[in-house]
Amino acid sequence: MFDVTEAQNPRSGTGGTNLGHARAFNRRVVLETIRLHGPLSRASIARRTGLSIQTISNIAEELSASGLLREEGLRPVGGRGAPALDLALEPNGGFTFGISLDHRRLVAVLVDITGRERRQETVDIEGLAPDAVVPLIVRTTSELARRERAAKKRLWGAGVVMPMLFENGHPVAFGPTSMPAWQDYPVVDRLTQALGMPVLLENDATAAAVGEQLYGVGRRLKDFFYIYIGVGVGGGMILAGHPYRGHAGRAGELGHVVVEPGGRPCACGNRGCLERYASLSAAQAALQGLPEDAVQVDPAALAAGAAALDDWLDLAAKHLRTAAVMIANLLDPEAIVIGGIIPEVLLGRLIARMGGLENSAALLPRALPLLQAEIDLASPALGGAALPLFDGLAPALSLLSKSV
Amino acid sequence: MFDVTEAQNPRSGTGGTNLGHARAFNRRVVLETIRLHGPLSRASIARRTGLSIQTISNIAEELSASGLLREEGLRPVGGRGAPALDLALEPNGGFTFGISLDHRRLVAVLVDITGRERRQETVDIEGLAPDAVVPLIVRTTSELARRERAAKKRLWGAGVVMPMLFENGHPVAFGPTSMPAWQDYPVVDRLTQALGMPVLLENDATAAAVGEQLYGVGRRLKDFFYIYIGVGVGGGMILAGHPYRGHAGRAGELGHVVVEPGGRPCACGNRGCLERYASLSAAQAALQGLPEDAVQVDPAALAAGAAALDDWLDLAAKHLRTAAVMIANLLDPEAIVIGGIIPEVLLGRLIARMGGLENSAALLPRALPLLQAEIDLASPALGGAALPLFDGLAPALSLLSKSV
DNA sequence: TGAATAACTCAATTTGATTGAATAAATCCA
DNA sequence: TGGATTTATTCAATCAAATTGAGTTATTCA
Repeated sequence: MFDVTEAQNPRSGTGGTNLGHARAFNRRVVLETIRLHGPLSRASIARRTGLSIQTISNIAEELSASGLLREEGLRPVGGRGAPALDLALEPNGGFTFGISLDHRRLVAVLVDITGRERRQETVDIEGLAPDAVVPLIVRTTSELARRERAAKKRLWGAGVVMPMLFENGHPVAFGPTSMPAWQDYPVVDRLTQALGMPVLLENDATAAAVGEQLYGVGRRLKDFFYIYIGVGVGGGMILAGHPYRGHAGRAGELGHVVVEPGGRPCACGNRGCLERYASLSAAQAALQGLPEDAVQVDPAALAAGAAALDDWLDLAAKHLRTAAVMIANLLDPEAIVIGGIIPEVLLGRLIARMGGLENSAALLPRALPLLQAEIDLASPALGGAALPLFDGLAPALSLLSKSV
Repeated sequence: MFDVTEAQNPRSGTGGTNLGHARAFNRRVVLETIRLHGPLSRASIARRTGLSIQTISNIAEELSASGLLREEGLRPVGGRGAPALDLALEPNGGFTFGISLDHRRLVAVLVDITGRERRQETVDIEGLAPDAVVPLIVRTTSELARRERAAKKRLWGAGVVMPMLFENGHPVAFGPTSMPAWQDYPVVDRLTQALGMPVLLENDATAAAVGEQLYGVGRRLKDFFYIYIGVGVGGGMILAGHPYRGHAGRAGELGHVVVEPGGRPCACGNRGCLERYASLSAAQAALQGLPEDAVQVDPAALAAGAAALDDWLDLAAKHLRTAAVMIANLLDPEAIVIGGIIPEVLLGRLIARMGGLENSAALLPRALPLLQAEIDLASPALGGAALPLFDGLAPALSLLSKSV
């Protein structure tokens, strides 16, 4: 007899699997293998995945029919034997939108399944209420799709990035926020409705980490932590190849880790939070007297404040180092990646000043690589576009489990 | 044509899946469902797993035939309909060994698949070289199995726990260790050979976390961090239902997180490491003049040192709190579990003094539960026994991927 | 007492991976 | 140059495992 507890128990979510699930999973495995290792022959994919050639052939036919793969023509194989018929991702096979929102503007990008940015659009939204921004997003994205001739059914979804934290699909803020109107606004619901496609909401740091995982340094890493330097400081992590968000979507919140007990007061109520030292807003504060946004957009102003900036870099690097050691001790990642909306020159100098992490933690017998992000996040929207792409391409275990 | 890079690329490890894998996975799903939710009818398992009744019936028959399940007799169902025939784990269906090693003794336990400790044995190994200990382990475990009439083929494996860190199956130490002879000794190789069954090597903290996950508070949690208070301080974590060990097996190394910059010097070279405040060795140090091991075994001595102990508790609680906040910010777990080889009375007092974690991190709008471990780790061996059990029972994604 | 409901099994069906045979295209070597 | 060998691929047949449908049994409800 049915009893309600069966459906509710969260840990009973161990659903079984069946043939259909296996097929869905294998499709992803094939796509992922091609995505990561370039054009490949059926035989090569079979060897790499452990599946039989025939299975690959069947899946490839299916994927070609649905426009995700194309044959690249014959490539002479190294040794004897017939030439290989390479399979490659068909760039026009699928698209995702990346949307970044901050208090002054909306950036929308259209990205194809190979990860290439195809088109970008920026709209000023300063002072607009969320309900007024939603139609702008709809208009902007459909214009992007129209100009790129991306058919509706080829649109996999949209990833929305905001410099906030979330709960159940709407932003929540702690302490002061630059986007008070968005607090508790049901972003996911409204946009899913308005766009008619899956919408994923994520903070800038995690989105950037997913972006790196798909197309940047992360391709070669299974576990890494991404330190995101923006207006504040955030963090995102990829563990075992998948983004880890924690129990309530707040994992990686580096900004309010205390790096200097009793240090600068923070809006959160504590003192000495990393955010008060290593963020762009901290850099801005160090450059007193210079115009707002000098750090981000004004090289001349930067040069003018060289000494102050130098001091900031030193202090920021020192505290980032403390945070990195903490991360190393707690998570033991393969590498720490640093990026964000900070200009590349500044980022490079910052990383250089952090130095190696060889001997920082007595526990680490090896050096923990400190890598500069490869994906340029001039707009965090690029990271957003990676979210639905990851969801649609990655062979996730959840695919194999029935949802019960 | 085959090229070597195919087999080597670590990220190409995205193997496909097939029918056999699916079956293996579903077997685990059934076992896990029964393990977590007690005796269940076939129909109920079907509902919980999303599989058809017939499939459950087939798998149940297979599992009964191999002695892992048994029918518990008819149980009248709540409403109408035929009574259910409950299925339960057969305790004698499988056994694992848990072995804990420290510098003075070896504890071996025999645990059955329901998680019940069936037999325990302690052997003095003070001063013995590893090569002399291995035969002792073999003799002790085979004696345990003999007395419990556990057939060889019912032995799933052994989980070995040592208060160290590991690399490729052998212990490595940083700084001084109480077990210098074990440094770099190929524990896994030698024991696998000697015991003739799978051997898993793990540090005390992760083993404890896995134990809690299988049979303690962890049953209700998907993500938690286990703070292990032993001679030092360690940490283990369960993320998304699975132990996370980091890139080199060092995730969770709380002991050398700095909680008091410039504080007490630590053997690791830094200052202010958590281990110097919140460990049993720190407690011991606080109880100067009392016999060694007073904290662990001597209630009378404990009472005698009440004031000193009180001071220790206050300081340890304060610094553990700092570490907990750090963990909360970085990992956002569902709960933090505290346990270890610390006596239960002390543990309770310590947790009480840590207080709630409601407002500690400005980021946390909810209280982060601070739970006392349920599994009493008088011997960490119990955690060790959980390791092969988890490996043999948990529906892991790796089961579904071909190893390529 | 019969209708409804639930648990379970047997038999047939379906899906998708694997295996085996066949074909084609290239290289190697006598 | 031409046959042997190797490799890539497809077609057809086989196999394994989940699902579906029919039938049986046991219980409750009216």
